[in-house]
Amino acid sequence: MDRKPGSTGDGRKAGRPRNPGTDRIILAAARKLLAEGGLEALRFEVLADMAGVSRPTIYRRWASKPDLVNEIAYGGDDPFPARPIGDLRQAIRFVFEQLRDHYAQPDVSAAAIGAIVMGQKEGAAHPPALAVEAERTAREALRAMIEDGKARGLVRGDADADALFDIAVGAILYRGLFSADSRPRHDDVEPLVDIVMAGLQP
Amino acid sequence: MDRKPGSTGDGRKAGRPRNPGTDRIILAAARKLLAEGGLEALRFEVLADMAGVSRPTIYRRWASKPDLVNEIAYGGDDPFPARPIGDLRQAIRFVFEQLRDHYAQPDVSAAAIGAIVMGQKEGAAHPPALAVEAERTAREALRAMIEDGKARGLVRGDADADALFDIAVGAILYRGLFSADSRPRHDDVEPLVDIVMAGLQP
Amino acid sequence: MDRKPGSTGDGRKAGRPRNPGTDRIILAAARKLLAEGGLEALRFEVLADMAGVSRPTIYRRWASKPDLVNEIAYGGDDPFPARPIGDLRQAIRFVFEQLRDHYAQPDVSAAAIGAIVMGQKEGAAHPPALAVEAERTAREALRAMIEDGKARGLVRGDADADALFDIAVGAILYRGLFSADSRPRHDDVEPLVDIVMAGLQP
Amino acid sequence: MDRKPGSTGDGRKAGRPRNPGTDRIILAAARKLLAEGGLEALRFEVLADMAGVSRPTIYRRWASKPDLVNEIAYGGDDPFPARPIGDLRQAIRFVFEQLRDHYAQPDVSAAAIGAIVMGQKEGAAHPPALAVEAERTAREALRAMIEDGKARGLVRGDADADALFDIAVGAILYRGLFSADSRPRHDDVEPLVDIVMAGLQP
DNA sequence: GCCTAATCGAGACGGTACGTCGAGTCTTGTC
DNA sequence: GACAAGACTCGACGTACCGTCTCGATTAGGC
Repeated sequence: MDRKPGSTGDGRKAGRPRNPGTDRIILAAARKLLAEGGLEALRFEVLADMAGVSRPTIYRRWASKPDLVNEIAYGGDDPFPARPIGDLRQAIRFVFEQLRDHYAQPDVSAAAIGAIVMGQKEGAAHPPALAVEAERTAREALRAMIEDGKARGLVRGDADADALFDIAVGAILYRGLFSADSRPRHDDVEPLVDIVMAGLQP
Repeated sequence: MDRKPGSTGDGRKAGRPRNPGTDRIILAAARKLLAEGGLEALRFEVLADMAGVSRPTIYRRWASKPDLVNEIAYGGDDPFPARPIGDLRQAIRFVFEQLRDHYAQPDVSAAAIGAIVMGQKEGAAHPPALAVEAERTAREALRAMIEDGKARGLVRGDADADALFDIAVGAILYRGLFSADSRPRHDDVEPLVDIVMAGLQP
Repeated sequence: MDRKPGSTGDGRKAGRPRNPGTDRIILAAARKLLAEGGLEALRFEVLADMAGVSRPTIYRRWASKPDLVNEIAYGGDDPFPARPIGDLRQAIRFVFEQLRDHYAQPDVSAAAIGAIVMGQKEGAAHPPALAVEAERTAREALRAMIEDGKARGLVRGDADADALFDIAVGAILYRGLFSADSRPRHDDVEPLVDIVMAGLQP
Repeated sequence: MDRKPGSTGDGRKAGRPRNPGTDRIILAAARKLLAEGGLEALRFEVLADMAGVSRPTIYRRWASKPDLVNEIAYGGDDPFPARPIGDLRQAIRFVFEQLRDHYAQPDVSAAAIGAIVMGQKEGAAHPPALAVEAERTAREALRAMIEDGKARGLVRGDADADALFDIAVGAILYRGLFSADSRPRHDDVEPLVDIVMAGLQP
């Protein structure tokens, strides 16, 4: 449901191999379009022109627009590499900072929201499997922290790690998208950490 | 930039008046489409058929799809009527419940996210003026509560009411959209209230 | 199939009578539009504005666009009043001059050609009954002259009056329409008379 | 201002070539519609269905309805290939027969009259450049004959070849359109030749 | 050093939706 | 009843974008 198989990365043999640099050029152009005009500005014709490439060359790499958008939103290297740190507050802040660093990129937030919209059509996987997969590491890290905190008596017993995670993602994503230019970006996660930490007190 | 002027709501003018029922029928059909298939399922041709109406009749009322979607997301009666209640916790819960009640409607959340996506295109008002307007009451109610709480020493001095509000809306909206059928809906605002209340402690 | 019955000209009794001047104002506006932009420029909305009248007021008088166009092309007083004159050549010239005087009006020629085009649609009377009716007088006058000429030995026996008539109308109409501005209008029927007279020689 | 540039007829260019058969299928369907119902029956949606083609495919070949109609009226191979023949009368008959053969086709006459009507709208070329171009050969052939006849003393000095040509076209076209089914078609040009020949006598 | 097979640019193509326009009808309130 | 105003249906228009396809021309391997 994502990147099409091809010469790049496969053990292919016959035929002309794909130009590996083309992938990056297309992605860069797509990110620019998404960042500047959102999902509706991402036209494949425009994208092809920007990348100096033909439309079929794009479709050779991604089967459809949702696939490309999904890759921008959640593809590439693991966006949320786990890294447990001693202090609970620090650990939570670190998870939130990862979420913020990811979704604060305008292309990524536009792609993420676009993936949601395009994923609403009947029959599509919902929520997008890639999103679930991508967030899994961060979600589980947070869950582990909370459970550990509960075990050590540092966190109240009825704290809901999943709700907490969704609250953080929703808040970060929404602020990034909604308050585009009229209000300051939510660059500082500290208030969010404050609120959440307080909410975890036993 | 929203509803086109017309008989409905105007002082009696010349000409055949618009059929006021038509507005409601179209809106009901549009809500159904949005709730079931999201923004991409909202086709004007299908909408016209469902409403037993011709396409031009829809365009006579809303200039474009964004206008219609905006009205569904934020139009109609004030979705967040202010009603201050004694206890701070109760008051905050009440605001959050209003937000939840609004965005928990699948048509409304689909329209709200659609408004964001369609509002990203160059030249469109972003964020949609209607959204800002509609949320103003609730936002100011929350702000007043926080200020009052600060004055009475019940709330820490650096609490950011706007950040709080966006966190709440983002969390509610995101959960409603993202966890459509795979996880339970975020029907209970109590955890959110818990977290926030704790975060307000001086 | 033409003018709708109404107060004007009927023995009507009840209700407010139609404003008789309105008919002329509408017709004048329609002629102007036809003359300047042809059939496609004759929009009822524009027509109504020009005439200072509402669209239903037009439809109260003519059931449809073809009806209005037909009236302009062939309506009103008999456009080809018979008036036999002694000399055969003079008589023929007179008929042709009548045809020319009628079809040389740009509004009339546009209406006539428009009537043909709109009359081609399946199920419509073809050729338009009004055209046949209007031309009948002139056609029969020409026929009578030719027959008379034959009887007197002035015209060859196999002369076809109907073909002659169609040739004249077609030539006059086509020249008027086709050579709008690139070539001189066919204002002088003398060459046509010359040709035809010679063709009638026994 | 006519046929859009495309693979057909060009020097081999890049890209998928147009299916050359598609052009013919569309034209055949358009001719059928024109012949049966005139200009108003030529709907692009119906045309697309008949040709088993999508609407954009038609617009890829002709920019608008007038362009398509013009091509049917005057496009394709030269409809009036000059071929001078000895006898003046034979030569003139030959030109008229060419005109008759062309305009006697119901699709062509419908298209020709349609081109006139659609060409009247403000800003359009009038008369259609294609018509002028297509008829040029025949017009000049007739003109050459007349001049030659004058030089040889066979034709009166003040004969107007252009008027003659327009008379012939107008007569042929008008009879074909006007007398669609109520009177016999003007299949025999002999009477027209008779008249014209006599009119040319010195 | 050919041969094969996939890539690439270009652009046609079907499909589907968009937003607009004109014709003709209908429904108000006013005269 | 006529009339102005304008809502309404129907059907067509021309455009836009998506994803597929078909060309000719490259461009690597594998033999």
